[in-house]
Amino acid sequence: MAGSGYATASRRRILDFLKKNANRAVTAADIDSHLKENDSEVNITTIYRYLDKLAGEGTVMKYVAEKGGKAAYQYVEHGHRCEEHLHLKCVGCGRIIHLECAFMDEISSHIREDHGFELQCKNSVLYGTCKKCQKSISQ
Amino acid sequence: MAGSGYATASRRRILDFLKKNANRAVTAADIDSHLKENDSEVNITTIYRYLDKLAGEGTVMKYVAEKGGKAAYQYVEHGHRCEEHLHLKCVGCGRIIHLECAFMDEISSHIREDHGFELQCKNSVLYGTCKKCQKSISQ
DNA sequence: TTGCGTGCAAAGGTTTTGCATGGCA
DNA sequence: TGCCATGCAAAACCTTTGCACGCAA
Repeated sequence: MAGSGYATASRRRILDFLKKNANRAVTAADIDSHLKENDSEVNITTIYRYLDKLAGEGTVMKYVAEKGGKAAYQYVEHGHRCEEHLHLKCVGCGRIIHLECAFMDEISSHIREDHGFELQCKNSVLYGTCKKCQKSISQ
Repeated sequence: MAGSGYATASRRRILDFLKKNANRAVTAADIDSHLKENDSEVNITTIYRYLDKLAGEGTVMKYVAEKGGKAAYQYVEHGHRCEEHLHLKCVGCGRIIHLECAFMDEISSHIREDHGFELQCKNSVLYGTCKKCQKSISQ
């Protein structure tokens, strides 16, 4: 399924980590340190190459809007049509919320009709703070 | 006005270019090549330092969501409260549209009430294609 | 004169590329 | 066997920092 190429141990470990963290976006460095902690290091080059492959296949979403210029990747659940809705990303915990609601259509209609702008959901990410992180900040 | 520090020739040239391109976001490299073309080169370090200063003052907006990890900066017209509304950025020409309309409030209310997410407009940029670029593509 | 601005060089960090080796199918 | 995946090293890329000099006020 995920991965048109060969199934290797390295790829399995990377994909496992992505799936376990399907509710948030992780960086190549996150994957690298996770694997190192588990004594199953995979070369960082390999991680980047595989992530690039997965992003090309649509298996992961790639977000390029990180502070330090760090790219973040998130596993995409089967059936999610991430090019058709916007995403909210929490600056606290990195969690991604898929804006799959009727209101989403209103947003893109308004922007198209009133601003003459054709929205491209891919790469369009709204930043902010999720409920959990709002609480932990105010505590 | 723009610039609490010394008024130098370098800074004047950088600010001039930013003002002339107030309708779009430019990168440090854009400024660099523009100045080189006009035989008035300013060291890239100086450009970065001045842009950083201007961004701190609020004279320019800094966008960190560029494809190659390149940061883009845009001159902010006096009176624009860019932290209170979202921005649309055209992937074709780099033009920025300020979403200063009543609908903007609806978006943030919906996201807050239905998704428990507090929107942070700074750094939240929606990508897409503006009217002009849609036409030039279809031609 | 004082402190800010500048340029150069070098470092920093993330990501990409070349090349030879190793491994899956 | 044939192609793909991997690791290492090095490069590319954007951006920041240290230090000495120069210039605005």
